[in-house]
Amino acid sequence: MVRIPAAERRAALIDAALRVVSRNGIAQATTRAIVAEAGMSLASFHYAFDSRDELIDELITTVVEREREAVIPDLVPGQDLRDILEAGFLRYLDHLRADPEHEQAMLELTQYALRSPERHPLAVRQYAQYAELAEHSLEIAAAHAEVSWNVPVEQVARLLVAFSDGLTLKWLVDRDDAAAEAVARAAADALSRLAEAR
Amino acid sequence: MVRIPAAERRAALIDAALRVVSRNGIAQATTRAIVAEAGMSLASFHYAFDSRDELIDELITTVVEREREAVIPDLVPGQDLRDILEAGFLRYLDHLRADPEHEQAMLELTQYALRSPERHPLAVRQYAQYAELAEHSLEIAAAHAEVSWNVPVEQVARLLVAFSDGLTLKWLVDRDDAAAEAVARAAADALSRLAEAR
DNA sequence: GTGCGACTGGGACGGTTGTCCCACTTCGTC
DNA sequence: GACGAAGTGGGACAACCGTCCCAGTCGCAC
Repeated sequence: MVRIPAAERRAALIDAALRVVSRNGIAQATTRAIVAEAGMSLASFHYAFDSRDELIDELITTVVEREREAVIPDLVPGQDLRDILEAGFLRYLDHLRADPEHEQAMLELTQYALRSPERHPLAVRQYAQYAELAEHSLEIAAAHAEVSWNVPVEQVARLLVAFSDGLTLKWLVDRDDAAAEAVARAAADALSRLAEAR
Repeated sequence: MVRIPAAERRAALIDAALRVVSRNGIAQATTRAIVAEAGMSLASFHYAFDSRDELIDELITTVVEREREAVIPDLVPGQDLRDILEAGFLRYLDHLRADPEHEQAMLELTQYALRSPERHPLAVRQYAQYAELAEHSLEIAAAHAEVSWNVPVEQVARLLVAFSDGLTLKWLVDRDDAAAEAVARAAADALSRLAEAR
């Protein structure tokens, strides 16, 4: 019998829950499945968390927090805006391909949050964070390419997020790498035309 | 006791199931909830369908089929491409606002299909249909505006679908009409720049 | 080393789920 | 009007769910 403080157990359970959701979907993320994944007994679950709902809430919060360390563009001198955006999209695609189940889990968690009024704010926060991240990246990109957006950058950011979501969904469905890359290039092309030399 | 042939019951149950999924999510679409929504007894369910899975499969197929009658652009003389695309996006937004739960249900059904290998093809078909529809609309739009795409139209179509999905997800989360409209306009702007006068 | 609070294991609870069974009623056909 | 097939109702089943309880065990402060 290994004794683990409750705080550590919470973290371990959240990690286990994310693995279960990624692998089998949120519907299969039962207390028993999570506990088995974490190698604990059922009692430990309700010692660390009041309820499954509390675990799921923390899971969403945690996972959104982690998303911060995301796809900040890495910049190569001489690239124009289209190149930078394209590189960004392609790197995101790599990230998606490397761990598709994680992105699928994120989508499922969002949908799940949307279904209950108390959890809805978690989804809102998630998207606010995405937008903020995108905005920051777009500003860096424009500065580096020495251009300026002729549409408010928040709107370009929302466009970027919307497009990334759509791309994710589409790739998860058809797993067509070539198509996804082509579309990413087209998106970079289209977005880059919303800026002009300053 | 009203006697209804099995075929009609199947249709009625599918309709009821769609209402339940829209209102409460797929997780709540239990045999009992569906049967209650349809005003039948539990036995009628398993008289019409072998299993709940069979019902869900038929539900996805049905709902994808209906999507055909979708957002074909209505054209006003003198509009340029950007105007047509913008009008299309805004009309889709109206459609989304009018019945958000339906689009949310569609997303949930897609995710659900993605989770089992046997159902995966249903999701693929769904997206193939979206792409086909978008391609058709884009060709009409370009012809009407007397321009031609300088990116293959299938790619513009995939881009359009991705934008629409992302837009849907984002609006479902924050329900921010103004933001969605602004993004729709920006998207129309960006997409229209992928074509030029022929 | 003693005591107390933190942690554990296993079993049990009531509720819900998908599915099934069987006696029954209605309908169309002859 | 008899009859078989089609359709119905209600209750039952085992499996699973989230949660709870409780007797027990460990670690740590004193």
